[in-house]
Amino acid sequence: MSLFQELMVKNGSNVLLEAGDHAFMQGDSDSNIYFVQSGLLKAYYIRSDGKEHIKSFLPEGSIIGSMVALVDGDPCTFSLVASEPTVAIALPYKVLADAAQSDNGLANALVGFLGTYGKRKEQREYQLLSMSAEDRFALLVETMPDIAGRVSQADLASYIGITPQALSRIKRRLK
Amino acid sequence: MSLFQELMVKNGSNVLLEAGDHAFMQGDSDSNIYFVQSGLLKAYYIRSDGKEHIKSFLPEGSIIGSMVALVDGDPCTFSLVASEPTVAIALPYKVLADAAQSDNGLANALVGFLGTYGKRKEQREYQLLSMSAEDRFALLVETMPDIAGRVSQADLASYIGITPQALSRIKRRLK
DNA sequence: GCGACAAATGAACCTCGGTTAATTACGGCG
DNA sequence: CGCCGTAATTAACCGAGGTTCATTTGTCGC
Repeated sequence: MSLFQELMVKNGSNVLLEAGDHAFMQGDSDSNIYFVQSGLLKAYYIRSDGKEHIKSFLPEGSIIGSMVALVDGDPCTFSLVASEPTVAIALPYKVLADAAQSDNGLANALVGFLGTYGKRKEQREYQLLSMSAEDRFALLVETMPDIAGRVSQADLASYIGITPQALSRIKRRLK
Repeated sequence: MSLFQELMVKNGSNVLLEAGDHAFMQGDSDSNIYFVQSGLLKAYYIRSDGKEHIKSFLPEGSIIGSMVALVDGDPCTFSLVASEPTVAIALPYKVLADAAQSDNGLANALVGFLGTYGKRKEQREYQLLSMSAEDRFALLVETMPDIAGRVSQADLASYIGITPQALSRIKRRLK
Protein backbone atom coordinates (compact mmCIF):
# COMPACT_ATOMS: atom_id res chain seq x y z
CA MET A 1 0.00 0.00 0.00
CA SER A 2 1.36 3.41 -0.95
CA LEU A 3 2.20 6.09 1.57
CA PHE A 4 -0.75 8.06 0.34
CA GLN A 5 -3.14 5.18 0.89
CA GLU A 6 -1.78 4.63 4.40
CA LEU A 7 -2.41 8.28 5.17
CA MET A 8 -5.99 7.97 4.00
CA VAL A 9 -6.62 4.90 6.16
CA LYS A 10 -5.09 6.56 9.19
CA ASN A 11 -6.86 9.92 8.93
CA GLY A 12 -10.03 9.23 6.98
CA SER A 13 -13.47 8.18 8.14
CA ASN A 14 -15.31 5.08 7.02
CA VAL A 15 -18.26 5.32 4.66
CA LEU A 16 -20.62 2.38 4.18
CA LEU A 17 -22.75 2.30 1.05
CA GLU A 18 -25.44 -0.09 -0.08
CA ALA A 19 -25.84 -0.72 -3.80
CA GLY A 20 -27.56 2.38 -5.14
CA ASP A 21 -26.39 4.73 -2.39
CA HIS A 22 -24.58 7.87 -3.46
CA ALA A 23 -21.32 9.14 -1.99
CA PHE A 24 -22.13 12.48 -3.64
CA MET A 25 -24.24 13.76 -6.48
CA GLN A 26 -23.40 16.01 -9.39
CA GLY A 27 -23.67 19.60 -8.14
CA ASP A 28 -22.85 18.78 -4.51
CA SER A 29 -19.99 20.50 -2.75
CA ASP A 30 -18.05 17.44 -1.67
CA SER A 31 -14.32 17.86 -1.59
CA ASN A 32 -13.58 14.47 -0.08
CA ILE A 33 -11.19 12.01 -1.57
CA TYR A 34 -12.54 8.45 -1.44
CA PHE A 35 -10.44 5.32 -1.15
CA VAL A 36 -12.43 2.20 -2.02
CA GLN A 37 -11.75 -0.66 0.41
CA SER A 38 -14.24 -3.19 -0.94
CA GLY A 39 -17.17 -3.23 -3.34
CA LEU A 40 -17.56 -1.18 -6.49
CA LEU A 41 -18.34 2.47 -7.19
CA LYS A 42 -19.48 4.06 -10.43
CA ALA A 43 -18.72 7.68 -11.33
CA TYR A 44 -21.16 9.12 -13.87
CA TYR A 45 -22.32 12.34 -15.48
CA ILE A 46 -25.90 13.40 -16.06
CA ARG A 47 -26.07 15.40 -19.25
CA SER A 48 -28.38 18.32 -19.86
CA ASP A 49 -30.68 16.02 -21.85
CA GLY A 50 -30.96 13.66 -18.89
CA LYS A 51 -28.80 10.85 -20.26
CA GLU A 52 -26.18 9.25 -18.07
CA HIS A 53 -22.57 8.62 -19.03
CA ILE A 54 -20.30 6.48 -16.89
CA LYS A 55 -16.97 8.13 -16.32
CA SER A 56 -15.24 5.29 -14.54
CA PHE A 57 -15.64 2.11 -12.53
CA LEU A 58 -13.87 2.12 -9.18
CA PRO A 59 -13.19 -1.30 -7.67
CA GLU A 60 -11.25 -2.05 -4.48
CA GLY A 61 -8.07 -0.01 -4.27
CA SER A 62 -9.31 2.93 -6.34
CA ILE A 63 -8.99 6.53 -5.22
CA ILE A 64 -11.46 9.09 -6.53
CA GLY A 65 -12.75 12.60 -6.09
CA SER A 66 -14.03 15.36 -8.33
CA MET A 67 -10.86 17.21 -9.25
CA VAL A 68 -12.61 20.54 -9.77
CA ALA A 69 -14.27 20.16 -6.36
CA LEU A 70 -10.98 19.18 -4.73
CA VAL A 71 -8.87 21.91 -6.26
CA ASP A 72 -11.25 24.85 -6.42
CA GLY A 73 -14.13 23.85 -4.16
CA ASP A 74 -16.49 24.01 -7.14
CA PRO A 75 -19.60 21.81 -7.28
CA CYS A 76 -18.85 18.22 -8.30
CA THR A 77 -19.16 17.65 -12.02
CA PHE A 78 -20.27 14.05 -11.63
CA SER A 79 -22.06 11.68 -9.26
CA LEU A 80 -20.53 8.80 -7.33
CA VAL A 81 -22.75 5.81 -6.60
CA ALA A 82 -22.22 2.30 -5.25
CA SER A 83 -23.15 -0.48 -7.63
CA GLU A 84 -22.35 -3.09 -4.97
CA PRO A 85 -22.26 -2.84 -1.17
CA THR A 86 -19.13 -0.79 -0.67
CA VAL A 87 -16.78 0.28 2.09
CA ALA A 88 -14.75 3.40 1.42
CA ILE A 89 -12.60 5.83 3.36
CA ALA A 90 -13.33 9.53 2.99
CA LEU A 91 -10.92 12.35 3.70
CA PRO A 92 -11.39 16.05 2.93
CA TYR A 93 -8.85 17.18 0.36
CA LYS A 94 -8.39 20.45 2.19
CA VAL A 95 -7.10 18.57 5.21
CA LEU A 96 -4.50 16.94 3.03
CA ALA A 97 -3.58 20.09 1.14
CA ASP A 98 -3.26 22.10 4.34
CA ALA A 99 -1.21 19.46 6.09
CA ALA A 100 0.99 19.22 3.00
CA GLN A 101 1.95 22.87 3.51
CA SER A 102 4.09 21.83 6.47
CA ASP A 103 4.59 18.11 5.88
CA ASN A 104 6.88 17.42 2.97
CA GLY A 105 6.29 13.67 3.00
CA LEU A 106 2.56 14.27 2.64
CA ALA A 107 3.10 16.85 -0.10
CA ASN A 108 5.10 14.31 -2.07
CA ALA A 109 2.46 11.66 -1.46
CA LEU A 110 -0.06 14.08 -2.94
CA VAL A 111 2.23 14.61 -5.91
CA GLY A 112 2.25 10.85 -6.40
CA PHE A 113 -1.53 10.61 -6.25
CA LEU A 114 -2.15 13.54 -8.58
CA GLY A 115 0.47 12.28 -11.03
CA THR A 116 -1.22 8.90 -11.20
CA TYR A 117 -4.60 10.54 -11.61
CA GLY A 118 -3.33 12.71 -14.48
CA LYS A 119 -1.75 9.70 -16.12
CA ARG A 120 -5.04 7.80 -16.02
CA LYS A 121 -6.94 10.72 -17.50
CA GLU A 122 -4.33 11.11 -20.22
CA GLN A 123 -4.87 7.48 -21.20
CA ARG A 124 -8.64 7.87 -21.10
CA GLU A 125 -8.43 10.94 -23.35
CA TYR A 126 -6.41 8.90 -25.82
CA GLN A 127 -9.00 6.14 -25.81
CA LEU A 128 -11.89 8.52 -26.36
CA LEU A 129 -10.14 10.45 -29.12
CA SER A 130 -8.42 7.68 -30.98
CA MET A 131 -10.27 4.41 -30.52
CA SER A 132 -13.55 3.11 -31.92
CA ALA A 133 -16.32 1.84 -29.66
CA GLU A 134 -15.35 -1.69 -30.60
CA ASP A 135 -11.71 -1.10 -29.65
CA ARG A 136 -12.71 0.48 -26.35
CA PHE A 137 -14.88 -2.52 -25.51
CA ALA A 138 -12.04 -4.95 -26.29
CA LEU A 139 -9.69 -2.88 -24.15
CA LEU A 140 -12.11 -2.85 -21.23
CA VAL A 141 -12.54 -6.62 -21.38
CA GLU A 142 -8.76 -7.01 -21.54
CA THR A 143 -7.79 -4.58 -18.78
CA MET A 144 -10.70 -5.01 -16.36
CA PRO A 145 -12.06 -8.50 -17.06
CA ASP A 146 -13.73 -8.74 -13.66
CA ILE A 147 -15.64 -5.47 -14.15
CA ALA A 148 -17.17 -6.75 -17.37
CA GLY A 149 -18.81 -9.47 -15.31
CA ARG A 150 -19.80 -7.34 -12.32
CA VAL A 151 -21.87 -4.64 -14.00
CA SER A 152 -24.83 -4.63 -16.36
CA GLN A 153 -24.53 -4.44 -20.11
CA ALA A 154 -26.17 -1.04 -19.93
CA ASP A 155 -23.41 0.24 -17.64
CA LEU A 156 -20.69 -1.23 -19.82
CA ALA A 157 -22.21 0.44 -22.86
CA SER A 158 -22.51 3.74 -20.99
CA TYR A 159 -18.82 3.58 -20.07
CA ILE A 160 -17.79 2.90 -23.64
CA GLY A 161 -20.00 5.74 -24.79
CA ILE A 162 -22.67 3.86 -26.75
CA THR A 163 -26.14 2.39 -26.21
CA PRO A 164 -26.77 -1.15 -24.90
CA GLN A 165 -28.15 -2.05 -28.33
CA ALA A 166 -24.97 -0.96 -30.06
CA LEU A 167 -22.90 -2.95 -27.57
CA SER A 168 -25.05 -5.99 -28.27
CA ARG A 169 -24.34 -5.56 -31.98
CA ILE A 170 -20.62 -5.29 -31.32
CA LYS A 171 -20.63 -8.48 -29.26
CA ARG A 172 -22.39 -10.27 -32.09
CA ARG A 173 -19.84 -8.99 -34.60
CA LEU A 174 -16.99 -10.24 -32.43
CA LYS A 175 -18.32 -13.80 -32.27
CA MET B 1 2.77 34.30 -12.36
CA SER B 2 2.43 31.30 -10.07
CA LEU B 3 5.23 30.04 -7.87
CA PHE B 4 5.49 27.01 -10.11
CA GLN B 5 5.92 29.12 -13.21
CA GLU B 6 8.58 31.23 -11.54
CA LEU B 7 10.46 28.07 -10.65
CA MET B 8 10.36 26.96 -14.24
CA VAL B 9 11.68 30.27 -15.53
CA LYS B 10 14.47 30.29 -12.99
CA ASN B 11 15.67 26.70 -13.45
CA GLY B 12 14.62 25.74 -16.96
CA SER B 13 16.38 26.15 -20.27
CA ASN B 14 15.04 28.01 -23.28
CA VAL B 15 13.80 26.13 -26.31
CA LEU B 16 13.26 27.93 -29.61
CA LEU B 17 10.98 26.30 -32.15
CA GLU B 18 10.08 27.29 -35.69
CA ALA B 19 6.62 26.41 -36.97
CA GLY B 20 6.73 22.68 -37.67
CA ASP B 21 9.58 21.90 -35.24
CA HIS B 22 8.92 19.22 -32.66
CA ALA B 23 9.68 19.52 -28.95
CA PHE B 24 9.32 15.74 -28.79
CA MET B 25 7.69 12.98 -30.81
CA GLN B 26 5.41 10.18 -29.76
CA GLY B 27 7.61 7.34 -28.51
CA ASP B 28 10.47 9.61 -27.39
CA SER B 29 11.72 9.49 -23.83
CA ASP B 30 11.27 13.14 -22.94
CA SER B 31 10.35 13.79 -19.37
CA ASN B 32 10.59 17.57 -19.63
CA ILE B 33 7.85 19.91 -18.60
CA TYR B 34 7.41 22.77 -21.07
CA PHE B 35 6.20 26.24 -20.22
CA VAL B 36 5.14 28.16 -23.32
CA GLN B 37 6.38 31.77 -23.28
CA SER B 38 5.17 32.85 -26.71
CA GLY B 39 3.81 31.23 -29.83
CA LEU B 40 1.61 28.16 -30.06
CA LEU B 41 2.21 24.45 -29.59
CA LYS B 42 0.01 21.54 -30.66
CA ALA B 43 -0.04 18.20 -28.84
CA TYR B 44 -1.25 15.34 -31.02
CA TYR B 45 -1.50 11.57 -31.25
CA ILE B 46 -0.68 9.45 -34.25
CA ARG B 47 -2.99 6.46 -34.30
CA SER B 48 -2.02 3.01 -35.50
CA ASP B 49 -3.81 3.70 -38.79
CA GLY B 50 -1.69 6.81 -39.33
CA LYS B 51 -4.36 9.39 -38.59
CA GLU B 52 -3.57 12.35 -36.36
CA HIS B 53 -5.68 13.58 -33.47
CA ILE B 54 -4.99 16.87 -31.76
CA LYS B 55 -5.01 16.52 -28.01
CA SER B 56 -4.66 20.16 -27.12
CA PHE B 57 -3.58 23.60 -28.24
CA LEU B 58 -1.02 25.29 -26.00
CA PRO B 59 -0.78 29.05 -26.32
CA GLU B 60 1.35 31.41 -24.22
CA GLY B 61 1.19 30.56 -20.54
CA SER B 62 0.46 26.84 -21.00
CA ILE B 63 2.39 24.12 -19.22
CA ILE B 64 2.60 20.68 -20.80
CA GLY B 65 4.35 17.34 -20.65
CA SER B 66 3.45 13.73 -21.23
CA MET B 67 2.16 12.62 -17.83
CA VAL B 68 3.10 8.98 -18.35
CA ALA B 69 6.60 10.06 -19.38
CA LEU B 70 6.86 12.44 -16.42
CA VAL B 71 5.58 10.03 -13.81
CA ASP B 72 6.95 6.69 -14.98
CA GLY B 73 9.59 7.59 -17.53
CA ASP B 74 7.59 5.74 -20.18
CA PRO B 75 7.80 6.79 -23.84
CA CYS B 76 5.64 9.84 -24.63
CA THR B 77 2.17 8.94 -25.81
CA PHE B 78 1.89 12.00 -28.03
CA SER B 79 3.94 14.45 -30.07
CA LEU B 80 4.45 18.13 -29.35
CA VAL B 81 4.96 20.44 -32.31
CA ALA B 82 5.07 24.20 -32.84
CA SER B 83 2.39 25.57 -35.13
CA GLU B 84 3.86 29.07 -34.83
CA PRO B 85 7.40 30.24 -33.97
CA THR B 86 7.51 29.46 -30.29
CA VAL B 87 9.64 30.14 -27.23
CA ALA B 88 9.29 27.67 -24.38
CA ILE B 89 11.11 26.80 -21.19
CA ALA B 90 11.98 23.14 -20.60
CA LEU B 91 12.71 21.56 -17.24
CA PRO B 92 13.14 17.84 -16.50
CA TYR B 93 10.33 16.63 -14.25
CA LYS B 94 12.78 14.50 -12.32
CA VAL B 95 14.65 17.61 -11.25
CA LEU B 96 11.43 19.00 -9.88
CA ALA B 97 10.30 15.78 -8.24
CA ASP B 98 13.71 15.22 -6.64
CA ALA B 99 13.96 18.79 -5.40
CA ALA B 100 10.44 18.49 -4.05
CA GLN B 101 11.63 15.72 -1.76
CA SER B 102 13.42 18.28 0.35
CA ASP B 103 11.71 21.53 -0.63
CA ASN B 104 8.19 21.74 0.68
CA GLY B 105 7.34 24.90 -1.21
CA LEU B 106 8.26 23.22 -4.45
CA ALA B 107 6.32 20.09 -3.54
CA ASN B 108 3.22 22.19 -2.99
CA ALA B 109 3.81 24.05 -6.22
CA LEU B 110 3.87 20.67 -7.95
CA VAL B 111 0.63 19.77 -6.21
CA GLY B 112 -0.88 22.93 -7.63
CA PHE B 113 0.32 22.17 -11.13
CA LEU B 114 -0.84 18.55 -11.09
CA GLY B 115 -4.20 19.53 -9.61
CA THR B 116 -4.77 22.02 -12.40
CA TYR B 117 -3.71 19.45 -14.97
CA GLY B 118 -6.11 16.86 -13.55
CA LYS B 119 -8.91 19.39 -13.50
CA ARG B 120 -8.38 20.21 -17.18
CA LYS B 121 -8.35 16.56 -18.15
CA GLU B 122 -11.52 15.95 -16.13
CA GLN B 123 -13.23 18.69 -18.11
CA ARG B 124 -11.93 17.35 -21.39
CA GLU B 125 -13.21 13.88 -20.52
CA TYR B 126 -16.62 15.37 -19.86
CA GLN B 127 -16.60 17.12 -23.21
CA LEU B 128 -15.61 13.99 -25.09
CA LEU B 129 -18.13 11.77 -23.33
CA SER B 130 -21.09 14.07 -23.06
CA MET B 131 -21.01 16.63 -25.85
CA SER B 132 -21.67 16.37 -29.57
CA ALA B 133 -19.12 17.54 -32.12
CA GLU B 134 -21.25 20.63 -32.69
CA ASP B 135 -21.29 21.46 -28.97
CA ARG B 136 -17.54 20.95 -28.69
CA PHE B 137 -16.96 23.32 -31.59
CA ALA B 138 -19.18 25.98 -30.04
CA LEU B 139 -17.35 25.57 -26.74
CA LEU B 140 -13.96 25.91 -28.39
CA VAL B 141 -15.00 29.09 -30.17
CA GLU B 142 -16.36 30.44 -26.90
CA THR B 143 -13.46 29.53 -24.61
CA MET B 144 -10.51 29.97 -26.98
CA PRO B 145 -11.72 32.46 -29.60
CA ASP B 146 -8.18 33.41 -30.58
CA ILE B 147 -7.16 29.80 -31.25
CA ALA B 148 -10.01 29.36 -33.70
CA GLY B 149 -8.40 32.07 -35.79
CA ARG B 150 -4.79 30.96 -35.38
CA VAL B 151 -4.97 27.38 -36.61
CA SER B 152 -6.26 25.72 -39.76
CA GLN B 153 -9.74 24.30 -40.12
CA ALA B 154 -8.16 20.85 -40.35
CA ASP B 155 -6.51 21.30 -36.95
CA LEU B 156 -9.70 22.59 -35.39
CA ALA B 157 -11.57 19.58 -36.74
CA SER B 158 -8.88 17.23 -35.50
CA TYR B 159 -9.14 18.72 -32.01
CA ILE B 160 -12.90 18.34 -31.96
CA GLY B 161 -12.52 14.78 -33.18
CA ILE B 162 -14.05 15.03 -36.65
CA THR B 163 -12.94 15.57 -40.25
CA PRO B 164 -12.55 19.01 -41.85
CA GLN B 165 -15.52 18.19 -44.08
CA ALA B 166 -17.74 17.49 -41.09
CA LEU B 167 -16.61 20.73 -39.44
CA SER B 168 -17.46 22.60 -42.61
CA ARG B 169 -20.94 21.09 -42.52
CA ILE B 170 -21.36 22.10 -38.89
CA LYS B 171 -20.37 25.69 -39.66
CA ARG B 172 -22.94 25.80 -42.43
CA ARG B 173 -25.65 24.46 -40.10
CA LEU B 174 -24.83 27.13 -37.51
CA LYS B 175 -25.33 29.99 -39.96
C1' DG C 1 -42.31 -25.25 -11.93
C1' DC C 2 -44.60 -20.80 -12.69
C1' DG C 3 -45.49 -15.94 -13.03
C1' DA C 4 -43.47 -11.39 -13.21
C1' DC C 5 -40.18 -8.13 -13.95
C1' DA C 6 -35.73 -6.67 -15.63
C1' DA C 7 -32.00 -7.44 -18.77
C1' DA C 8 -30.44 -8.54 -23.15
C1' DT C 9 -31.12 -9.18 -27.98
C1' DG C 10 -32.98 -8.33 -32.49
C1' DA C 11 -35.12 -5.77 -36.34
C1' DA C 12 -36.45 -1.49 -39.02
C1' DC C 13 -35.56 3.00 -39.82
C1' DC C 14 -32.95 7.46 -39.28
C1' DT C 15 -28.99 10.66 -38.54
C1' DC C 16 -24.49 12.04 -38.28
C1' DG C 17 -20.06 11.84 -39.53
C1' DG C 18 -16.50 9.37 -42.66
C1' DT C 19 -14.85 8.74 -47.46
C1' DT C 20 -13.80 10.15 -51.92
C1' DA C 21 -13.54 13.32 -55.21
C1' DA C 22 -14.73 17.55 -57.52
C1' DT C 23 -15.08 22.52 -57.04
C1' DT C 24 -14.27 26.89 -55.26
C1' DA C 25 -11.77 30.49 -52.53
C1' DC C 26 -7.43 32.50 -51.21
C1' DG C 27 -2.94 33.76 -50.92
C1' DG C 28 2.03 34.50 -52.69
C1' DC C 29 4.83 35.56 -56.74
C1' DG C 30 6.69 35.78 -61.29
C1' DC D 1 -2.72 40.39 -64.09
C1' DG D 2 -2.43 35.44 -64.40
C1' DC D 3 -0.44 31.14 -62.44
C1' DC D 4 -0.07 27.75 -58.93
C1' DG D 5 -0.39 25.47 -54.57
C1' DT D 6 -3.00 25.12 -50.46
C1' DA D 7 -7.08 25.49 -47.71
C1' DA D 8 -11.90 25.30 -47.52
C1' DT D 9 -16.24 23.99 -49.23
C1' DT D 10 -19.65 21.09 -51.46
C1' DA D 11 -21.71 16.90 -53.16
C1' DA D 12 -22.79 11.79 -53.38
C1' DC D 13 -22.45 7.63 -51.17
C1' DC D 14 -21.61 4.51 -47.20
C1' DG D 15 -21.50 2.65 -42.59
C1' DA D 16 -21.66 2.86 -37.52
C1' DG D 17 -24.38 3.95 -34.04
C1' DG D 18 -28.97 6.05 -32.21
C1' DT D 19 -34.04 5.37 -31.66
C1' DT D 20 -38.02 2.86 -31.10
C1' DC D 21 -40.29 -1.11 -30.35
C1' DA D 22 -40.89 -6.12 -30.30
C1' DT D 23 -39.02 -10.46 -28.74
C1' DT D 24 -36.28 -13.46 -26.09
C1' DT D 25 -33.63 -14.70 -22.12
C1' DG D 26 -32.69 -14.54 -17.23
C1' DT D 27 -33.61 -14.41 -12.51
C1' DC D 28 -35.93 -13.94 -8.43
C1' DG D 29 -39.88 -14.91 -5.27
C1' DC D 30 -43.38 -18.05 -4.31
